[in-house]
Amino acid sequence: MRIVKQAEERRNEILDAADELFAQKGFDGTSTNDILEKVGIARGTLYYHFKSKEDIMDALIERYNTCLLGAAQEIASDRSIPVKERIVRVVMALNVSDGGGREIMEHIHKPQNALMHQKIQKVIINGVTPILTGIILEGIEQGLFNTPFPYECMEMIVAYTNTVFDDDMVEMTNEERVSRIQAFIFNTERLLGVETGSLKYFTQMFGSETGGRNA
Amino acid sequence: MRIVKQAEERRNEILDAADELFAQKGFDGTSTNDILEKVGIARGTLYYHFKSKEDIMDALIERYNTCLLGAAQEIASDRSIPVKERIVRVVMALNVSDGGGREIMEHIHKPQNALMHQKIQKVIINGVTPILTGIILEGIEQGLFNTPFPYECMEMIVAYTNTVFDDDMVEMTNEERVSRIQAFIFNTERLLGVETGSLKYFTQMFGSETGGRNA
DNA sequence: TATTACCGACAGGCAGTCGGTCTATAGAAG
DNA sequence: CTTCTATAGACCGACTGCCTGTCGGTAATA
Repeated sequence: MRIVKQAEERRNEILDAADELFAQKGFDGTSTNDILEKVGIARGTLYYHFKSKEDIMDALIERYNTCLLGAAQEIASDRSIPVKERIVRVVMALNVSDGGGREIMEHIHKPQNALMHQKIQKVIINGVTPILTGIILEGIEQGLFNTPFPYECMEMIVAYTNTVFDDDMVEMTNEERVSRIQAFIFNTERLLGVETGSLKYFTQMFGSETGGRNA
Repeated sequence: MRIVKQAEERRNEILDAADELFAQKGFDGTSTNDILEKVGIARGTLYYHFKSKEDIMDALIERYNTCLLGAAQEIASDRSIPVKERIVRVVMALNVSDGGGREIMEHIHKPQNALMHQKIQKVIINGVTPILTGIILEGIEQGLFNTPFPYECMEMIVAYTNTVFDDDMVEMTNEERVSRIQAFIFNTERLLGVETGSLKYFTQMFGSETGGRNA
């Protein structure tokens, strides 16, 4: 049977299917045949809309990225929220994985997803750092923080958080995790040039229950 | 023609070939046929010595890892070298890519090597951090440094350095790189609880010419 | 003679290509 | 306002070539 649709609609159908399959079986573990079957189209159709399997991945990341960073940016721009509170909210927004981004983030750490993971990592580091730096700059103006290198400082924090709390790079027991969070807050206080204990507030960014991700 | 060798010798021949090929064309870009051809053996022989292509990669990382961390550990244990000097030497040793590890590290950042890269990253973070922490602890005893969380502190430094200076995660002009190094040293000073400027000495860790890697 | 190292044909699966087909639609003709 | 027609955009599926891993059998070594 032959069903003709608007290109955009088909594209999204394919992305939705790929999203789900990559989440279940990883990028390497998903064949284009799997996607074909799930969407109910022929090989040629897939390659009419995307130039390669990797192209699908890139489009998926793009979609995810736009949605997530957009939400974060919106919160970051809301000057009515106090600086510290706003930082927490931005980070929390980044941890939420529903919306347009779907469920990839839940499964991104499987070895089969190494390339996708790397690409998302890059997007996060280069996308989140400037957003957070913007808020930090306000905090500096207000005399809350004190650092001559706000961008690099935030880059360090984002890169570290992503690597250690997000990935399976470091295997931790629950206790180790707790102590690492404590240490992280302490180190962040030093980096931002504030008194010890004044950022304890940030602890809530690390969701207590899930033991999940962060950005 | 049929040439029989000791298993160990063959294994190493295969690893040597794979090392070179992965470096040239990446893991995904190298087929087992490429390796077969280069070593001059048949398919069956390869799979007699290794259970899969990924198994070859793991063995390669293992070999690299052992060699590199061994050298670093040796330097780190030499208490005759002053603490600060020793840190620099350990880091420099990690940057050298010859020896048993060969030339993989030169090419690890290609997208085709995402999985290998991720595995090496993990090894570095979990291998280098304790070595450096050992030296830092000495430094704390000597009153040189001051931090209640030496391990987590070093973990942050290692993770950041690896991500930003090592990878292609962050694209930088030369000037940006220089300013990032300055900022990094400043931030490290704060993390280690020392006076601003007292670690300027560390600048040399970032080889001036190559613009290369770090750990 | 037994074990260890080796061989190469083969199976199964994969990504991407290509010539060809269908269909929606715009615009001309009636 | 309807009917016809040309065209571009969407779609199809057989096919190619490559790739990894297997397996039954073979040669060398001790």
